[in-house]
Amino acid sequence: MSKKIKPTESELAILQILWESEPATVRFVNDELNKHRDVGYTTTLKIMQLMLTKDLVSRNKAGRKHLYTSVFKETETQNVLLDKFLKTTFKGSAMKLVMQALGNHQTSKDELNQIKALIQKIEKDEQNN
Amino acid sequence: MSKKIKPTESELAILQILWESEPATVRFVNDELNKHRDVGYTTTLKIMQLMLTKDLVSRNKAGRKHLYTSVFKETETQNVLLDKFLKTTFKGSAMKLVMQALGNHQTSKDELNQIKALIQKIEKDEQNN
DNA sequence: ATTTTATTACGAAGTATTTCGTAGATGAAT
DNA sequence: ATTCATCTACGAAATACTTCGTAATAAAAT
Repeated sequence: MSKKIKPTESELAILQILWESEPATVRFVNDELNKHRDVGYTTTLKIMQLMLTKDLVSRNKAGRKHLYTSVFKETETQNVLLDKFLKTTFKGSAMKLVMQALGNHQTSKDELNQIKALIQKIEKDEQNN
Repeated sequence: MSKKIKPTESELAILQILWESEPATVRFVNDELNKHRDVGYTTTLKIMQLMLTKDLVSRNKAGRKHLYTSVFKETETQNVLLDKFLKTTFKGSAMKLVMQALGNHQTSKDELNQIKALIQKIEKDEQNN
């Protein structure tokens, strides 16, 4: 099952880059990482090689280079991690998390409308059960 | 600043127990942990001692025992961790996280109403800016 | 063809986390 | 007072994660 998705912080940072522009080379990923923090090329290489053994990514040879691709897609991974985060940090209460997320982070009028629409949809679905 | 809050998984599990019933002894915390998974007493002791050096908890002697108390309270810690989680997993988009949390986890009618109330409050506050 | 450059593979060290055993101390029970 | 049970302190091992250096390899440039 996909329950084994459990990337470390560094691995998640790499996955974020892959989701944006996969397939990608180690060079590209490392350059992206270095826009935010200093990281040696072989460090990134090593982590990506470990991610391969953990089946977090796959790769294909392209000349002397390797092109890496994420195995689990962004939304699926987010859902698994959200689930775990909810359990460990918010005792499983999605509402408490939502309340704090909405309360502490600025959300635009448009986004609030999207959320309201989703709530209405959930309420409508409730009725039909 | 409190930005240094960064408990590991085991530490967070211990904090959850403390927030429920602090101050608490190592014995109590370990018993609680063992309701969910096997953990040796000295393991829990050691982790709590390390948490002391990291200033995640404080303690007071009570006879031969120690009574532990969390340094950072639950909501404060949740906020810091939520912030980090938002950045690393949802690229900082509170809305995406809220949408997925609402969509994938069952939320009661009452809870949905609370969220709607919060949204209305946010919208009202927006007007006055 | 030779040199230069870029890439992968691999080993190893440093740090953090989790685990537990043992020793010593302190209080409780007899 | 002696024994017994419980608690703390501490060391050490096992695992995981991050980091980087070096060597081997393969492509590109000259």
